[in-house]
Amino acid sequence: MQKNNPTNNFGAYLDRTIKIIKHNYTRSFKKNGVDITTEQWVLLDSLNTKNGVAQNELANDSFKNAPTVSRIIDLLVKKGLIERKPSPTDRRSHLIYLTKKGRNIYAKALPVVEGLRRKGWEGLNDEDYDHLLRILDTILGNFKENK
Amino acid sequence: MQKNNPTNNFGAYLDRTIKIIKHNYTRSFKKNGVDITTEQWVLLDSLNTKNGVAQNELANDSFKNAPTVSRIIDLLVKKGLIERKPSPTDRRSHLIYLTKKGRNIYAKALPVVEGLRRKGWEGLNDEDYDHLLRILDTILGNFKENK
DNA sequence: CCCATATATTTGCCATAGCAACTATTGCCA
DNA sequence: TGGCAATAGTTGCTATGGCAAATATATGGG
Repeated sequence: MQKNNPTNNFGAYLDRTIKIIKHNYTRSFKKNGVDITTEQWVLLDSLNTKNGVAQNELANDSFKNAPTVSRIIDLLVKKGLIERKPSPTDRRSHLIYLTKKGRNIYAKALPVVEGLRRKGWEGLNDEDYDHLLRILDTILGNFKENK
Repeated sequence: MQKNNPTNNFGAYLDRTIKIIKHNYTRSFKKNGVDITTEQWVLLDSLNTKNGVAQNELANDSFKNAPTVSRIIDLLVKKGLIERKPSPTDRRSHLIYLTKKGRNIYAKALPVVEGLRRKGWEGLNDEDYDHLLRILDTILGNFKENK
């Protein structure tokens, strides 16, 4: 319970780390001819696991808010990587599906992402992973609503 | 050196953590009548430590790029919290200074930020802090240029 | 069944961020 | 010293993200 003092600026460290990670994603995608952004990858990855979901579910899974997901979907539809289909049970809702082209891009991006994950984790081990997740989960829990 | 496998999605955990942290900053500033954003706070905080610096130095210190800093400075100047003064030694350069109003806002924001740091770090200790910094530094180093 | 409320999505507005191009200077070096 | 590469800053363009408001539809209670 120490380090909860004025100099414990963990937010800044997290921020700069996430920035350099995203920068590497962008650069590697470009270098490998994968024409998507990091955040577009997040949605494609989510859809590859669970296809045909409503936008709000996609938003939840990807930790984005509804307007942001709506607009990223617009871009991905424009690129032909996904499609919106009306939900058969709820006329307010659209279900999102990967297209053939989307699956192809996903297949092309996946090894790039795996390479980045390996590269980023070099010199670290399973114990570190447990530490990291435990610490981030604790921070997350501390900041959840109604606290 | 394990966990460098396809499921080691540490980027997503970092991303959602930083999002909830920034959300809490925004909300607390608003609730306490501090009319600045999280990123504006980052610059004010940097200036409080080292006043009268050039924009590129401010960019380096805050891990932002030059255009972003230029525009945040525009907003802070408009709010009267900082001012640009021509550098006496380099006519391309502006030195940035906190104004009296800026120092007042800083003084008002600081206890809010300290509260958030304490809240976020609840349940964690110095050892965790060392773990976190070591892990983030390692990831950062792995992703630095020319690697 | 009807209405009030809740939910799914979209749109507008603004802030942050990155990239590329542009201007104004500076500094170096032949 | 003349010229050219490097540097400081700004601006344009695009993407992401958050908040608030608007629309369309669903749902639950009386």
